[in-house]
Amino acid sequence: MKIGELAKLTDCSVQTIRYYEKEQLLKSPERSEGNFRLYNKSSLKQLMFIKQCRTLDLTLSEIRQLLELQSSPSIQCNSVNNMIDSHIQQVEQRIKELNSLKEQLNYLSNTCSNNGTIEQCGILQKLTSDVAKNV
Amino acid sequence: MKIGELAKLTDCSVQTIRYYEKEQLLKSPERSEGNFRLYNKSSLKQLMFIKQCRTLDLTLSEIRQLLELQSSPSIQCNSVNNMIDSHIQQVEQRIKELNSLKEQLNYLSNTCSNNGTIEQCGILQKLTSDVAKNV
DNA sequence: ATAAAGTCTATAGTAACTATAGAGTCAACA
DNA sequence: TGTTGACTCTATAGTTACTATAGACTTTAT
Repeated sequence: MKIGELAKLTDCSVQTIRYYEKEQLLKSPERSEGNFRLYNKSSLKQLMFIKQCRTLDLTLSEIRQLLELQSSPSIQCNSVNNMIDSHIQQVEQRIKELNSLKEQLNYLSNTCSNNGTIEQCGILQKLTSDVAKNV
Repeated sequence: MKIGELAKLTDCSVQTIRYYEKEQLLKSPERSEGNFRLYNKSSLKQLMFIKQCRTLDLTLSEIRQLLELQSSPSIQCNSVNNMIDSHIQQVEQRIKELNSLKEQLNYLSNTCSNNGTIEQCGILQKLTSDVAKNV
């Protein structure tokens, strides 16, 4: 199949597929006489694996590592587990940050009556006074 | 004060300060005879305001808007409130996504006994079978 | 035969910085 | 006075994971 069909099947853009090839996540496929990329079912599986990993927010570099590990089936798998575990920690950390962010933003939002002028706006006042506090 | 001192006081890097100037978040300060930037207390306040907004994950473009609004004290402040509220929604959305991500990652992590080979690794098997399922 | 749709490569843009090179400035010390 | 070292200057490139564009070529359909 040509790149457009692969793109449709995987819900990836054509450019993204070419980008993954350039980044060595997908190996360069054969070409047609007219120099078009020709993919097979194995490319499709590989690309879907990559997409699956991306939905878990794994970086391209991590995915590259996973792909390399997959091709050495008899070595220890600790590194796979470590990668996932450290990812979980990062996600948890980010959730904490965002929760605290949300609280602050809600607090800010409540200080604005929403029908006054900029001068009276509690949000800007709060942002400014926080600055003063820190100085 | 020179840029290095401002950087220390605000815990910003020197490059970041110059970057904010280029992006019109800080106005270009006066220069010394030797062409060094010279800042005053007002620059310091402005930069701390920016930092405060950045800790709330406001984008530079949003901060630029806030700064512009601040210089028109008598107009309505709805836009400030709307910006913050839409930000809150984005944050909430992202928290939801990350929580679902965390669940999936935990599930994956539990499928790995951590003392086998790549071939036996539950994580990779799971990632691969999810792919198959989607095909 | 021609038009439309798809594909090709190469390049630039995105956000918010960070890092580097190469040159100039300034204060202190010998 | 000369020189060292710390600081600053501009301009440019790199980061991540794409997205968008230009200009040329190939294929398909009418």
